[in-house]
Amino acid sequence: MINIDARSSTPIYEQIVIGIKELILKNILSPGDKLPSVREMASTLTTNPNTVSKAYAELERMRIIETLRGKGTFVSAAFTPKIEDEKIQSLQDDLKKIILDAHYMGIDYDKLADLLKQSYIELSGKKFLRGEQN
Amino acid sequence: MINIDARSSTPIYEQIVIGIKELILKNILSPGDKLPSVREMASTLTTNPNTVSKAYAELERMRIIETLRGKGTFVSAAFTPKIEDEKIQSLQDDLKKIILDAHYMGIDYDKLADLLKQSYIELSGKKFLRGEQN
Amino acid sequence: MINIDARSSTPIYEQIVIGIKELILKNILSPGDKLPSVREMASTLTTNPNTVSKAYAELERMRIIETLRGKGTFVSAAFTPKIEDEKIQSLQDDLKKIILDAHYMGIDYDKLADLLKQSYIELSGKKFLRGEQN
Amino acid sequence: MINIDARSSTPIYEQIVIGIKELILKNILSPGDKLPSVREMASTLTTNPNTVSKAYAELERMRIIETLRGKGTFVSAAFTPKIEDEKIQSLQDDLKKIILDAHYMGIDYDKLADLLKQSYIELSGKKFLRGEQN
DNA sequence: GTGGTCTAGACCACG
DNA sequence: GTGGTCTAGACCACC
Repeated sequence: MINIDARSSTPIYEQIVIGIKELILKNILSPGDKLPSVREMASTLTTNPNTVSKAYAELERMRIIETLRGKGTFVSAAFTPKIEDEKIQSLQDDLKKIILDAHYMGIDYDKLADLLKQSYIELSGKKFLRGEQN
Repeated sequence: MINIDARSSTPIYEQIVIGIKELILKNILSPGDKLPSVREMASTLTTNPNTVSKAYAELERMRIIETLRGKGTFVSAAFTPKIEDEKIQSLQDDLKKIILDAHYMGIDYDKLADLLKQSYIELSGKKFLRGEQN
Repeated sequence: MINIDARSSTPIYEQIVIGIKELILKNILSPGDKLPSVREMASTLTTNPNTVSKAYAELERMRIIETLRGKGTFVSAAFTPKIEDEKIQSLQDDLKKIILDAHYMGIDYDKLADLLKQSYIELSGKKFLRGEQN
Repeated sequence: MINIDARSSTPIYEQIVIGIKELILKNILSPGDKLPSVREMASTLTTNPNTVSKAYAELERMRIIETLRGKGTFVSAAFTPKIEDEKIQSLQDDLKKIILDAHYMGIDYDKLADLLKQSYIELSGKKFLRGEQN
């Protein structure tokens, strides 16, 4: 279910974090669902249990998943995010970087905005585009 | 001119790369303009010359700047980017990550698209918005 | 009567121990009173009997409750605690940790002392505040 | 400087976290001061570098320390804590547990309040007792 | 069975 | 020299 690229520069544990966030956003994992055990996921990803553990720990810190002692790890009930200005700042920095990268690949605003929409659709279907006629 | 945050998790040399790309996109640096020497920039940024060197090397690898033996480093003439599928893939991965982060910050598609447009305007004025009525 | 939070990081058996201590301090359970059987309590708390068993064992080790063969488990007669230096040391360590946590939450001494008093009142009414005019 | 009890049930990495918080509160470590490197501290504590790393990572998450790439780890400038209700709740739970423990050691409110004050003085001198005559 | 902690030892990017 | 990541393998508390 989760794709790991061992050659990527983004750490494996972070790829797992991203992968799980993605599965949740795609509704493949729903609140209350049990995640594979650390060992299980480690063996399916052919990675080290510690690495999976680190990913789970980070997701738990973000309140995205929660562990029930001795029972396993589960997707949390939908939570209400609190918007922190400082995080938004880092989001804008990321956006800026993407714009710069795109520019030097010959991708202009219209095309990038399109890529953004495409990614959204790919991630969560068209359901998010409430304000538009598609 | 370039803002370095020593506490940031993005490497300093990359912050320099981003900073220079940004200056070029903003037309503060134009093709043919001379960049400060490695030592000069290192001292104005109070950073290690090796770090600046690495940034320049990366920019040169991208053909964004070029060094003329004994004369210095200059912004390259406007170049025709070739779109490489593999790079586009990484761009989409970055977009995906941003979408996920935004989602868990309570930021939906409309708002994120808005932030993207804002970042564009901040970087290069409205000149890029050719196709729209603003 | 006892509140169990499966998501908490404190073990369930310990939450039970705390809960029973609390009931006793609040005089809801008095010396001589019979506790529910292990199975009974396990089913009301929807937890594992082994877990309740462990809690009872710990409470018995502390002489707070006692089991009478074939009759059940009972709250012990008021006991005369012996102050053990080593336990006081661990109490002070706990206090130290609380002070540090509080400090990094922006809570100063006065406020923390106040919270302590509040917790006391909540646990046992004002009866303990003999030396003060409240 | 930091005392590690390998036999304690609180994890080593957490003892390190507590120890460093304590050193800061005692003004033995001040904002801007450099912490020993991970390897250094690991060797002085005769523990594993990973364990120290975990402690540092947690302290960084709390904004108490920060790492400068390639330079080391430093105590952050004094930060403004934001009070979160949920954290206060957990603080009160901790207080409740302490009260119960103390009660079964024969320690009443007055004595516990006294221990609290003592711990404060030990940690930060009397400077915090602004509102009292000592 | 579950996750959490720890060790020993290795490699890498960064400055 | 700095911290960050990863592996392999072990032990433990909890349910």
